[in-house]
Amino acid sequence: MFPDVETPSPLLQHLNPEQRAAVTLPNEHALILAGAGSGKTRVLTTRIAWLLSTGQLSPGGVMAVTFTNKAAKEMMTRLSSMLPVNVRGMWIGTFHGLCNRFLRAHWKLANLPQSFQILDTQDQLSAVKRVMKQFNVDEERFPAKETQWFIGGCKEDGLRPRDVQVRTEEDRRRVELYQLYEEQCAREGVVDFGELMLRSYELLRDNDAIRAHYQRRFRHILIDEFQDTNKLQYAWIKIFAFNPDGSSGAGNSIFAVGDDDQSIYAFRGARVGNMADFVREFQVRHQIKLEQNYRSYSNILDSANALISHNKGRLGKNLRTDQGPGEPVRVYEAPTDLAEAQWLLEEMRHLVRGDGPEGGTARREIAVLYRSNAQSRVIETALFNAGVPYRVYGGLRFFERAEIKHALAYLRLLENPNDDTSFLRVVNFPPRGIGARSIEQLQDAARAAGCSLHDAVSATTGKAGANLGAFVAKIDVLREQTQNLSLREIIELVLQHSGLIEQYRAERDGAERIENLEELASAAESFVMQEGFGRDAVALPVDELSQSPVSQGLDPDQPLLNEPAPDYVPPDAETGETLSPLAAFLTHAALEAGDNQASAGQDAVQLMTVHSAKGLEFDVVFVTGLEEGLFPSERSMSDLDGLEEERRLMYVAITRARKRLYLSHSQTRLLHGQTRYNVRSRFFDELPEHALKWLTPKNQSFGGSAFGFGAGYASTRSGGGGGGGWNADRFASPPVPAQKAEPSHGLKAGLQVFHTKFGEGTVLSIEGQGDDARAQVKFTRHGVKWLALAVAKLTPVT
DNA sequence: CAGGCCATTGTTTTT
DNA sequence: CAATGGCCTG
Repeated sequence: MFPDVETPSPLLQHLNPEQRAAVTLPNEHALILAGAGSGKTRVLTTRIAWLLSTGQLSPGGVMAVTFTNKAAKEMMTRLSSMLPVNVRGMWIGTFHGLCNRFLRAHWKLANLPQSFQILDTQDQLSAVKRVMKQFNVDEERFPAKETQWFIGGCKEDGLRPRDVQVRTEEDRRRVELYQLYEEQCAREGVVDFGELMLRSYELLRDNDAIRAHYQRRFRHILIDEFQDTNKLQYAWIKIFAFNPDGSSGAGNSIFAVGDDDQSIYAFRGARVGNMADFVREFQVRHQIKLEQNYRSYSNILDSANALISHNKGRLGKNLRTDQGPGEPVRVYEAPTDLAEAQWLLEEMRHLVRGDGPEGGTARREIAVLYRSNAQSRVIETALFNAGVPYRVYGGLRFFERAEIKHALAYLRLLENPNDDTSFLRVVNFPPRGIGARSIEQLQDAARAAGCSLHDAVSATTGKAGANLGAFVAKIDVLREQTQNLSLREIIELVLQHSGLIEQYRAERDGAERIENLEELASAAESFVMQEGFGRDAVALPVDELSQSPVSQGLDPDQPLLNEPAPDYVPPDAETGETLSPLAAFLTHAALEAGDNQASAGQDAVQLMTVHSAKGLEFDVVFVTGLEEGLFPSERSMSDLDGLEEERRLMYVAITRARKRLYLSHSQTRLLHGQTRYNVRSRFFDELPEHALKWLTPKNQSFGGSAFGFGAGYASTRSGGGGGGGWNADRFASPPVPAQKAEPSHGLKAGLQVFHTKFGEGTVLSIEGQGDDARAQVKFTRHGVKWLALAVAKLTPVT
């Protein structure tokens, strides 16, 4: 039964001592502090494989939770390559995916309609707007976005409307809206993302039999990226181990893996404190640190370690590597954002040609990281003009595109006519003469009758009623017609008869949209193949705790899937009932937004925000725009927590690099149509000098924490030339550093000046020469700003 | 009812 | 600079 000490399992062979210790921990709660590049996913999957192969656990007894579908898929793929186990029947998935599976299985107890649909963020916002409109809430005083954020925040904290503390009149109003929104969702048979979590948590908390069942069933629960869990997710995990009264559950073990230094999602409710709470409340006796890094050379790691050591209250961890120092971290200062882009283009060319580490670097191994999406533009333009293939991450994802959302809305109406969100989305798209007026009337009728918009149509009269009637009839006919069709056929029929294809064919750039709609049909088809609909789907004994080891989970007739679907919902254990392929596909579309941009396969440079780079690694990494006010961002600099999160973000950025790391900043940058003068980021001052190589002279900086001011900006119009002024020559010669030469403008630090817009101020410092000259001025009324002397009208005050 | 024009406003992202 | 949203006219 247990591993033979003499011949350790081959699973453990390639693990270092700490990893092995983590994998083979006894069946108790444990916290693994896994540094960047320390083999975290490997430990997680090997742990599961080891438990299964030693017979300590059956596939049905494991639950593994991740944050992204990508991570869940990777875990399943790796696991199935280690062991011949059917991963589809195992509870491996995202928090939301698993909650969905749970609620599908217990929809009655959860008080949900059997085929409830899931609202994504867009849908949720329009649902909130609808509630607010219906109850005549002033959108000026209560922006819908804010209300949405409020509702989401409440759910994340596990609070129902009646649980929310009300202090002000505005609070009372918000809670009221929350309540009304809840009622609307219930009426329409839809749940939002937060609801998936909260509803399943409540069911586990309040239903003793259900809780006892799952506590017994999931002997081992493993959680990835634990530092990113929010309050509700923590409570959700806890309810599997403890009863609401605090007594221990069935003695299962929670295996949490995380890295407090990589916690970068506090802004959306993540609580790093969950790690410390976990240790305390679960009386964790096993804590293992994975500090051996297999990714980067030591100059890169030293930089990361030095930087992050400036944060307080860390759990404490230092990455180390057996690889040598490697190349120094290169630092570059550009005069403008354009020049910065030109410079990295030039560096990339060298890298790809073969001057880089170990000969030519593949473009896909080069990543350009930035703090905010807006920064990608200049870089994209430079790459595009130079004909360098690149790929930008972020932006609209497949299932979020308008045309796809429209098609899905039609499909959702087939499944659930009460889905008013979908009804409103397509009732007049393509245009069929149903305007705001008719819709308002319809909404009034629906409210009076207490029914859905769909059902209210029959009561309406007049010419508006005729159009509405035709729409509803079309939907109902489609529902009939698609009764016995395959999913692909359903979608094709809907695309034709809804008029979507026709509509886009008439539009100027509708070709791409039509392509996407065709892609939707293909996506549906491959989804059907994956989920095994149509074929005889094998109902796994998922609800029975099998005492036998791995072999029980094996099904020789079931081929192992290359890409297991993490949102798989097993058929009902009693009735064998499964979701219709359409309902399953709609759920899939809501839970997995899909890739953002295809064009994969080509060898392209990777552009992305630091946030989306988390979890990835590249041979060469450029971190750009390292300027005060940008990175760290302006909004985070006011409080310490915000600044520490920015530092962790920087830590994540640095640790993405395997072989070579570049850090760059620019003196000026065009942002919001204005030229901003930025000081280099304080993070440069927190890096070890020995690991750095300054490609441009390191000038005296007044940035950094010494003064503690943020970067101001000169409110000058950008020159009419539109940025064409900087060319290759400009950056080829390094920018002139601030000289002590006599300035021509007659200003110097300490001088009192007057500005037409900002009034009186004191010059703090001067930098640059000629047209580049700029002054940092502390204004009495407007704070510290940087002003371009060539443009700003500054006059000395006597 | 629909399309066009002007004013506003800008982190980070997954489910 | 750009995307988005509200308002106004044909």
